[in-house]
Amino acid sequence: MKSVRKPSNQELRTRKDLLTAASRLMKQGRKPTMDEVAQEAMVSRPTAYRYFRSVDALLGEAPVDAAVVDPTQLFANNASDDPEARLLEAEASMHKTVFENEAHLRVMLANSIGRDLSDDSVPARQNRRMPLIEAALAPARDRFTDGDYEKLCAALALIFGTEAMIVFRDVLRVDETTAREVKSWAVRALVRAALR
Amino acid sequence: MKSVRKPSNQELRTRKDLLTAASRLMKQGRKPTMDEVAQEAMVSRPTAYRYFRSVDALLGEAPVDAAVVDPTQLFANNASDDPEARLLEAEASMHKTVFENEAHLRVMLANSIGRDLSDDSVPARQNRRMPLIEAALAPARDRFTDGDYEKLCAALALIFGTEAMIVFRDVLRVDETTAREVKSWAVRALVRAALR
DNA sequence: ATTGACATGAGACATGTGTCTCATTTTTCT
DNA sequence: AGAAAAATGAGACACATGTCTCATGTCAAT
Repeated sequence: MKSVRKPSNQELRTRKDLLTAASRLMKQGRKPTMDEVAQEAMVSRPTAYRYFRSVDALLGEAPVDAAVVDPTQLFANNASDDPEARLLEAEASMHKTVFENEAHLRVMLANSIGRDLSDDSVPARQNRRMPLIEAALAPARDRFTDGDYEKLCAALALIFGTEAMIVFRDVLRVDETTAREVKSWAVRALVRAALR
Repeated sequence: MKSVRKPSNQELRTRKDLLTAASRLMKQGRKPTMDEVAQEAMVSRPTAYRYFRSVDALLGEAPVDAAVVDPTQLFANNASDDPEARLLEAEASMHKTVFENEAHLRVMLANSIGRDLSDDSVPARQNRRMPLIEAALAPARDRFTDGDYEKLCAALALIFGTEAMIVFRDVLRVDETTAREVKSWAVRALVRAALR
């Protein structure tokens, strides 16, 4: 049993400074050096390595500024219970933040994909899209069978995230408006299929 | 106008040796060093850099062994004109090669995503999935409006490729069988929606 | 066979990563 | 305030990337 020491205020501050410094530098769309992040955070390089075991780990935890909207907040003033309408709204919000933070998200995604499978130096990827999808579907949850609900959620996850943006940009090479249209169309098609 | 010299046989051989050496090493799921690739190809490191401007460029061009099936070959003995049946077959084939070459494809995808937008050191990503999708839809092409056809193709591209595998594995953390079921379900839903 | 063109190899260099040691500061506790 | 504990900084290290220079090999044509 490993005893977990409570981090001191100083440690928490240093850690936070490193993360925000990394965020600031990543907004330029370039993968910053550990030295650059350390300098930006006014900290020495060894100290940076004391808090994060690699640049990738640090960059992987650096927060995206325009974080995904809080689901409860997004649907607070939207009285509709229609899953289609709610999903389209969620998708619009997600689409906006993904395309606005393309450079930052590219760096993070590249780091999380490229790791060796047995490499725990980069923290497990967190899933911001499922809470959003589930919140959008919540009012109509009982209109789906369990099986359909699971499949719908998973299929929507393919469409909502950064990976879809990569496909549109790098593989399909279409503009953002087209991407938006395709995603809306697909969301509608999927939710209708799940509703029978 | 830059004059283009025809590469000598020796040059073609060296280039090919480097690529196949990279492929061999990448099958281990590890991103090999330029030194390792050079040694495996029995070539010095500077020579490797004479043919590829970076490890990423070399790795990005290294062929995936089980390349995507040739569309014409896949549908040769399948007399069905039903777009749904053909798409499901294409998806099955794509799914197999993607999941069998997961490690290799992860390296390639990470390299192509992470590059700076103005960086041409990594060759532009090639699109192997659209020919497959279009071949699957070809017999029924006139059953779709132009708009629906475009949207269907783009939406299917989100489901067919390596990126979807990443979502299933890293974000959803589901097994391959589940991934397969979700993809089949989504393909059916989308093609039916496009058919009205 | 000899020459000239060209592919290659040996090795050095500048930079980034990640780790280490040791000295110095800063915090914390008494 | 003074001592113990802990965080930090300075600087070195081994290794990978990517770029040089220069010497050597190899091929083709006369």
